[in-house]
Order: sequence, then C-alpha cells, then structure tokens
Amino acid sequence: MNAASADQPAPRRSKPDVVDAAMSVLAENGIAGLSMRRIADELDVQVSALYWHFPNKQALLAAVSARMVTGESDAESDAPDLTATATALRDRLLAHRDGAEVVSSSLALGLLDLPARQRLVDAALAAGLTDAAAEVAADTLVHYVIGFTFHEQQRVHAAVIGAADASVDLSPARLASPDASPDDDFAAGLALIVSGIRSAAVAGR
Amino acid sequence: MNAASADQPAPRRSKPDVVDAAMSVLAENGIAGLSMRRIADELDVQVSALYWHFPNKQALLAAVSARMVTGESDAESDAPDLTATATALRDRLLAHRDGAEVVSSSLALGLLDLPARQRLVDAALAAGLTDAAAEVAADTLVHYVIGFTFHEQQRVHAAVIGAADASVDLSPARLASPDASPDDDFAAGLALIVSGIRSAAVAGR
DNA sequence: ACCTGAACACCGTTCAAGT
DNA sequence: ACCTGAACACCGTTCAAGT
Repeated sequence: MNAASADQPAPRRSKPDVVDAAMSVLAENGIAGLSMRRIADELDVQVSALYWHFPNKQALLAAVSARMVTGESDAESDAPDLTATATALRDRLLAHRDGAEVVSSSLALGLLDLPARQRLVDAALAAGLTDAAAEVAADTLVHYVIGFTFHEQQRVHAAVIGAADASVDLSPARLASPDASPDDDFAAGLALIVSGIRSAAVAGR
Repeated sequence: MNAASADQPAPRRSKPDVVDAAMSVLAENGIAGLSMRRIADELDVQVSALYWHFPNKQALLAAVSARMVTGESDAESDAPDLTATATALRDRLLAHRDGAEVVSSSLALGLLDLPARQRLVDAALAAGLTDAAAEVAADTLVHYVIGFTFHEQQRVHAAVIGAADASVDLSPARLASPDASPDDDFAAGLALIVSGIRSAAVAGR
C-alpha cells in the first residue's frame, strides 16, 4: 500500500525527537516498559539508530530527566522560598509517570543538574544559614522530596499490579490519621524539615 | 571425574539458602548483576528451581531486604532515640552493596516491614509528638536516610563505571566545605530534621 | 516436595554496511 | 550525518516432566 508509492525524503530525527518519543513511551508504559526498542518503534526507526543520538540508555534517561525538572517557572519565582520550591519540585515529578524514579537515578549518577537545588540553596541562604549549612539543607530537602514522591509513585504501580494486599497498601501514617492525603503527609514532613532549617539559622547566628 | 562416582543424596535447598546465595551474588556483582541465573549458578541449580522457593524476583529481593534491615540490635536499644535509630539504619544499608536501592524498592512495593520505622515512631512519641505527627516524623526520617544513602551508594557505582567526570563527582556540598565526609553531611542533615521534630513537639503542646 | 530441561518473549549494545 | 540489518550476550518467567 505504501511501500512503493512512498516518495517521502526519509525524515531524520533530532535529539529532542528521541526525547519526545521516550517521554511518550514512559507515559504509556511506565519505566518498566521504557525500552530502547519501544522508543525506536515510536520513532519508526531501528533500535541501533538511537545510539547515534545517545551513547546509551542512561544518557537518554538523563535528557528525559532534564526535561522533567527544567522549565519556565525557574525564572518566575522572585523571592526564594523553601516550601514553595520543594512543593514545585514534587509537582514536577508527579506530573510524569515514575518521574521520581527516573530523576533519582539520573541525579545519583551525576548526569543531571537540578535547578531546584540551587533555588533551595538561595532560599536557605536568605533564611540566614551559612554557605555549608545551606548546601546541607538543600540536599536534605531534595532527598526528602524525591524519596517521598518515589515511594508514592511506586505504590501506585504496586496497587495496579496488585502486588501489595489492601492492609499493606495503607501506609501506617494513614491508620493514625485516616483523612490525610499524600499531599497532606508530604506537606507535614516538609514543614518538619523547614522548621529544622529555621532553627539552624537562629542557632548559627 | 565426579559424574559417575557421585553418591551424594542430591542436596535440597531451603528458602534461607536461596537468600544466602542472592546476598553473595549481590556482594560480588551489585544489584545490576543480581540475576536469577547467577543466583541459580551460585546454588548449582537450574533457574527454574528458584521459582519453587519464591514466586518471583521481587519476592526474593524482599527476603534479602528483610535480612539487611532486621537483626539482633533491635531489642538492645533501650531508650528510643531518633538520631541513633536513623544512624543505625544507615549503617545497615551501607553494610551491603546497593543496600539502599534494594531496600527502597521492597519498601515502596509494600513487601517489607522496616523495624526501624516503629522505633522511630516510639522515639517521636517519647519526644512529645502526637500519634499522627510521630508517624509523619518517622516517614520523613526513613525517606531521608534511604534517599541519602541510595544517592551515596549510586555515586560509588558511578565512580567505578567512570560515568561521571571528576567535577560532577564532587557534590556541591563538598565544594562549600571540602573537609566534610558523607558521614558528616548525613549527620548534619539528620540534625536538621531532628531539630524540626523537636520544634513540632513544643508547638503541638 | 523439589528440581531439570527447554522454551517464550523479551532486553541493551555493537558494528559493518548502506545512503 | 543518519540509519539499517543482523548479531551477541544476556534477561524474568512458565511449564511439562522427572524423582
């Protein structure tokens, strides 16, 4: 039907095209289904073609991660705020299927720069921390945001698979306060850390 | 040499034997090299034999995780202490190659009970938090410990592979205070959270 | 009860060769 | 510069069959 009549100049793909394809495969299949072959299929290309654009899968994943955590809102936030920046990072991760896991691995491998981290450092400095303490505070918040969101997103996946039974599916925190949502739990834990950071500012004076 | 002369009664393996084999494969090859086939080889058994003992790889990993985080020191600690319990959990994770990653996935899938979490809840209650706040505090600490250690252990791996260059290999915190070790950074972040928890105890009174 | 042997449906990565 | 086609060395899981 289309083999002989095709007169197209054979469309060539760019790096951003590959990232686009990877992100749509991720959205549809999750990180477990994000294979190089599926990405290639999405682009109507052979798997080996991907290796001209990226040296390996991790590098492609790092580019996907950068897309997730980098955006317009970076310049908007005028006054640096710990809670707002941490919450915005969480929202970014939640906006993509398995976002926390993808970002976590790129970050740990040193393949990703997290813009939110610098904003957290600035906010901590503005709160009165020393340079060294501000770095520690930023890393603590980043670990908390990614850890919490990773856990939350993996649980969604586990629920779909049915791997965990109903009793385990409820986190212990939910038993203590049955009305709390993940958002509330996240905010409560975040408030704890931010409060600790404020104390450090006072103590370090 | 040994095929015809073998008179052994064909040794059968138990569940703990499989976990033993998995842990030694993990120690030698890391989580990336922890395959069902390598575990089977370690036991001198066919891969399919593993599926009589465990329904799938995740269940085996959960049993490995439980070994890592459960131990004798659980009953020893008389007075519940937030800092000591969090530090002890970190030490457990560090004691095994890729320990944080293995435990993290089992935990997120709801396949692992973390004894340290209950001890953290108890410590938070003893510090004066409400029931709901103590659960949040425990989860916050668990996320921090696992997130920090996971990041640290992945970086070790990245350094071995040589994936990250030297400039990225140094965390930003290290640039600010060049003498700080991972242990110091961990302790500093932990102190931040514990301080926040103490504030919550005062505020909730 | 515990394990073998063989298969199924996949993986990431490499590489000569084409245009 | 960008991609194909084919191969290499792996995966997790299933299942009939053996003892």
